[in-house]
This record gives sequence, structure tokens and C-alpha cells, in this order.
Amino acid sequence: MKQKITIKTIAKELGVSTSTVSKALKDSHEIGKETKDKIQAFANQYNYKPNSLALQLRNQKTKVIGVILPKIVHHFFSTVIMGIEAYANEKGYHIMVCFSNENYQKEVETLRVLSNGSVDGLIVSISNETLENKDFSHFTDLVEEEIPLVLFDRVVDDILCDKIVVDDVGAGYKATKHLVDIGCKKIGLLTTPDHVSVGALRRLGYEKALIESYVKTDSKLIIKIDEKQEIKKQIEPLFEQKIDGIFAVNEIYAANAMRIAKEKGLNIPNDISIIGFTDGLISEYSSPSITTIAQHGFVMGRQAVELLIDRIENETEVFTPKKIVISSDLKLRESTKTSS
Amino acid sequence: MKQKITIKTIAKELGVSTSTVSKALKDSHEIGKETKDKIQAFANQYNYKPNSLALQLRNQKTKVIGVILPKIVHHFFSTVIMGIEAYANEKGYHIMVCFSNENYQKEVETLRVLSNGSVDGLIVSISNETLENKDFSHFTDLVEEEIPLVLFDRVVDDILCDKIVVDDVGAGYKATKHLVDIGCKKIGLLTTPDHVSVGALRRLGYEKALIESYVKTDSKLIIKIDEKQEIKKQIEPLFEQKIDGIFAVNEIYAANAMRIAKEKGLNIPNDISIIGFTDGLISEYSSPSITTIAQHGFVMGRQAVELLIDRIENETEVFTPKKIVISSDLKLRESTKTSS
DNA sequence: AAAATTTACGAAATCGGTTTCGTGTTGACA
DNA sequence: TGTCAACACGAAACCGATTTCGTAAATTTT
Repeated sequence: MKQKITIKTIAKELGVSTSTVSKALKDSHEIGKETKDKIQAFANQYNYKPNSLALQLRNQKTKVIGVILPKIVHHFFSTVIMGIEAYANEKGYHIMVCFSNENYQKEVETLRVLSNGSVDGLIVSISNETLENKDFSHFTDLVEEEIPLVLFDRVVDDILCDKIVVDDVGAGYKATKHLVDIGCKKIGLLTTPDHVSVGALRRLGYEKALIESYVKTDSKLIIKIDEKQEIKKQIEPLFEQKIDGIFAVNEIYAANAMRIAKEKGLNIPNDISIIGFTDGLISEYSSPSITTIAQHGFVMGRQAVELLIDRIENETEVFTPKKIVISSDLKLRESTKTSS
Repeated sequence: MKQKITIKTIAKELGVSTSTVSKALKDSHEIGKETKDKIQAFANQYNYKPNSLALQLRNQKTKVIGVILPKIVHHFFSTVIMGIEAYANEKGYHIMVCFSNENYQKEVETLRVLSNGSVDGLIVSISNETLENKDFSHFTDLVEEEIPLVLFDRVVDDILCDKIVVDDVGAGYKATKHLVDIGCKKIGLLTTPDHVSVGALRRLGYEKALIESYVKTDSKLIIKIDEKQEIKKQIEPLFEQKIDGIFAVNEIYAANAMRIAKEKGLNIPNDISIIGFTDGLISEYSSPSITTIAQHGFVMGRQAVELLIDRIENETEVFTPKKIVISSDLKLRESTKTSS
């Protein structure tokens, strides 16, 4: 890189002190008009840009927000990022994005690196592996150090910080209830292993809706998918039962289920109705298009930064962790019947 | 945030100088064993982490790579990010991700902010608006300042820097040729306006394949889609002609075309074959699944950082811009006939 | 025992800014 | 003509590290 022009360069070149240059560039009244003009003209000509590292060090703030996601090739998470970035930018912040790749070690490592002064605060969605092995000390350490932290979507109660979550139970309930309402009698659930909190919560909603509607719940109707195995193979057994409805906790599971249903010669939605989760491209463009729970990722992202920036800029306040629940909507499409 | 523990704190607490602390923490031979142990124990106990800003300022390098993308809720770009992040991490770098949102002004602004010392280099895919209005001065200025820059996918020759591109012409050719080979006689093209370089190049490939195969090219078969308008409406006129093949320069266009075809009662692939671009979730999960050009975004991302880090770390070399072309594959699926 | 060398540490400069606190020079006023 | 304020600028500290260089004390060499 070319030798950057600094305040020192300008000072030397113009025969003034660095303090004068600094003040002149901020249009301070302390500096005479002539000198000011001279310095500003020079800075302009050589395209002087203050080194942000120096400023960050001096001001003890970086105006950078660290974001750690389990993955990014994923409609929901990328939507959240957009929301985060949009509002952060509005507030003069930038984001530093890292990925845990659902990996505990990488999450720990990334957290460590970002918490050494490079960011003013962090927004994180916990990796599956961490949720599974239940070791959250890297997060509680962070809280201990009082580094502003906001968790979203995949959160746990053990960590005392602000949280933004989808109303997963409500969403699961809403989806299942709708299936019941349109006349489904035997509704399958495609969910994650129990340790994935969102999966477990959506399942609760599913069960609540069934019980409330006096529909028998049956563990054989519930498939917990292990993403390390082939998804389709795990779903197939579900179709050995005479099901007429499926609620899937994400759109990949829904799309897979739909494909199997078609292969079995079932008509969607007449023979079987399917509801997914995450209003992504698959749901929108598959045919039939998939009725789904829209999570409003953009709003979640926005809320997360809002909360975080509030923590960062008003740290005098007493700390009482907030939990914001974002409601989700059932978006009706072609994969569900319109009535019984 | 809690008062961070610094070298100064440790020095004062232990009655030594900061230089001693610094050296002790790096296990320097200059420091006596006792003192070293004492300092290390203290640092450990209070979980001392060196302030990275201070280090970055001192070392004149941040180990951060700035990445500017037009958008992120997009399979190809998010895949590229993964590739970038993976290799960057391997090399001890982190990435700072920003989005231009296809907006010229935001691109200029973001470039300005990131080029003031916060990053060691930049990886950028140019926004559509910039490509349209053809003002690249914000990039050439960067090159002028000798800030390492790698462009990928959406690139222009006016900017003298390293570039990673997909073999768009070749890919367009490959796709179209395949349609011809399986017997398509009248092949429509769904592309972008001309200013989007990748669209224009893919079109060239399309035309080349047609000419080579003695198939008449016809401008009525080519639809340039304006994303500000409704996509489906713009595609519909194409179906007024008796087409039996479509090459779409991205998967959204392909999915839209497929939907219209179905609505018109056409059988895919028997009545019409469709090939898309970008091997994303839509192509994989729609039904029929869509034959598509796979761009290998992960590899592109990886190559981009590789090139960039090479520039950053070996700046003594004479600068001769490199252009790496990543070949793409035709991934056969259900939306194309298997033979004529 | 004197000289040379090693050991163990501290002072100070540096990275690139900002900011507080002087201070020399004017000009105005008593 | 002496005093005081306003003006215009510079010296120096600071943010949190690293690193070069200097030096007193301890140890080894002669």
C-alpha cells in the first residue's frame, strides 16, 4: 500500500504543528482563517482521510458490531443480516460478520477474537453444536466482561443478555391449528433434534394445537431429523402412515416432504397439506408454492441492533435483560387446502 | 463496558514497567523467570487480552478484509462469502461485510469508510447501479492509493486490479448448446439489461451457440428483464411464440418461466426445456428440479481471498493485474429432456 | 581485583489521531 | 503606558500496545 498521508505529513509539509492541523480540519475557531484554508486545501488535494484505527483507539469505541451466525447460505439468516446492516448503517455503525458453521470450537474462537476491542458489541445466534453440548461459558464470560451482547433466534436462558426471538411456540401452534382447521386428521411433524431450541419450541406449539383440538398426538408422527444424515430417507417412514397434513420446522424439510408426497402420487393440497417455516425462495418458487410461517428476519435483525446500540450508547443504565418476541405470520399459499 | 485490563494496569499492579509486562507476556528471554511467572499468572487470572486496535495501529495492519456485495439474500453471493470467510480465517484474517444494495451512493460511501485504514484489502462485486452509470472513479481512486482490491463476478475492465470471474460466455454457450443438442428449435433467453456485464456475457454465449448450430437468432426471443418491474409480466410475452427451450441467466427468472409454462399447461421438459443459472435452493427443490449452471461460488470466494492476501502480504512484487476465470458446470436435472 | 560480559529491567519512541493547557503576539481600554 | 482579553498556535499527554536502546547489577573472564 502507498504511504498514507497523515496529519503529521501535512503538519511537516505546511510548517505547522499536528494540533493545528487537527483543529483546522475540524474547523475549530482556534485557528486563523488563512491557516485553516491552507490546511484544508492541502488535505483535500492529497485526499487526506483520518486513520480510523487511531480514532477508534483514542475514542475507545469502534463503531463496529460483530455478528456471529451459524451459517449464511440460508434465507432466514441472510435476511436478518440485511436488517442488522441496514439499521446499523443508519446509526453510523458497521458490521463484522463471522460464521460459526454450527461448530462449537469456531464459535468460541470467534467470540474470543472479536471481544478484544475490535467491536463495540455482538449479535449472535448460537450454533447447533453449542446448543447440543450445552457449554455456554464463552458467552457468560462475555457477559461477565460486560461486553454488550444480543442473542437472536437460537437463544438460551442461561445467558443473561438481551434476546430477540420468534414466537416459535405460537408459530407452531398457528401452523398446526390451521392444518386442523382445514380438516387434517393426522398431522406429521418434521422437526430437529430436541437440543435445537427453536425446533423444540415449534414442536410444543404443534402439540398444544393438537391437544386443544382433541386430535391424538402420536410420537410416530414426529420425525426428528438429523442433518448429518440424508434428509429424505428420514422423512419417508412418515408416509407409511396415512397422514393428511405435515408441519415442517423449516423450508428444506417441507420441500423434501413435498417431493416425497409427489413421488408417492399424492395430490397437494387435496390429499395432503404441507406447511413450512421460513418464507424463503423455495417456499415461494416451488410448485405448488408452500404455505409457510414468515419469520420477519429483517425486523428481527433491526430489533437486535436497536437493542444492542441502545446498550452500547447508554451503558449507565441499570442492566435488566430484555427479551423481545417477534410474532410471525402464516403465509397461505398453494400447499394447503383453502377449507375442509 | 467494564474497564478493560491493560498492560498498564498489570504494570502498575505488579510494580514493573509496561515494557517488562509486554515482554513477559511474549515469553521474552530478557525477563527473569520469576517476574515472568508472576506477570503471566496475573494476566491469566484477570483474563488479559491485548487490545487489537492498539496492535493494528502499531503494526499498520488490521488482518481484516473488507467485502462489499450488492446483496446477500442470494444463493450465489452467500456462497461466495462462505468461501471468502473460510480461507480468510485459515490465514488469520477476518472479514467485514457490507452491502451496496445495488446502490451507487452506498457503494461509494462504503468504499470510503473501509479504505481509511480499517481493512488491509477489499473484495468487491460491483453494484448494478454503478455498472449502469459507468462511474468507477471510487474504484480507480482506490487503485491509485494502492489499496489491495479484488473484484469478482461483476467486474469491469476500466479498473486495474485482480479479478475473479465466471466463464460467463462459456457457461451461456454450454447451456444453450445443450438445449440445441436435446432438440430445441426455438430457444428463448431471459437475461438482464445490457449494462449488467454478466448478463451480457451470458447472452454472447447464447448467441454463439445458436449461430454455431445454424439456429436463427431472433431478438424477439430475448427478454431483458428490468427487476424494478414485475418479473412475471415481462416474461409472459415470450410464451406467445412457440418456444421449446429457455435459458435464464439466473434461477429466479428460470423459476418464474417454469411457473408460467406450467400455467400455460406445458409439460416440462417434454414441451419445453428450461435451464437456469446459479445452483441454488430453488433449482434444487422446485419440481421439476431445474437444470442449471453451477457457478462454484465457494471456489470463487476462496480464490478471491487467496489473490487478495497474496497482494497484501507480498506488496513488493511488481503489480500486474491477474484475471482468474472459474469454469462452471452444467448440472442436469429434471427441467430438460435427456435426449431429442 | 579489574575488565568484560551477561542478565533483567526501564525509559522513551512509535503508530495517528485528539484535546487540554499553556504562551507569545495583538489590539483595546483605562 | 501599563493591563487585560482575544487570538492563533504549539507542546505534551493520551489511547494500548511493541521495540529499540540504555544501564545498573550480577556474573564471568582474565
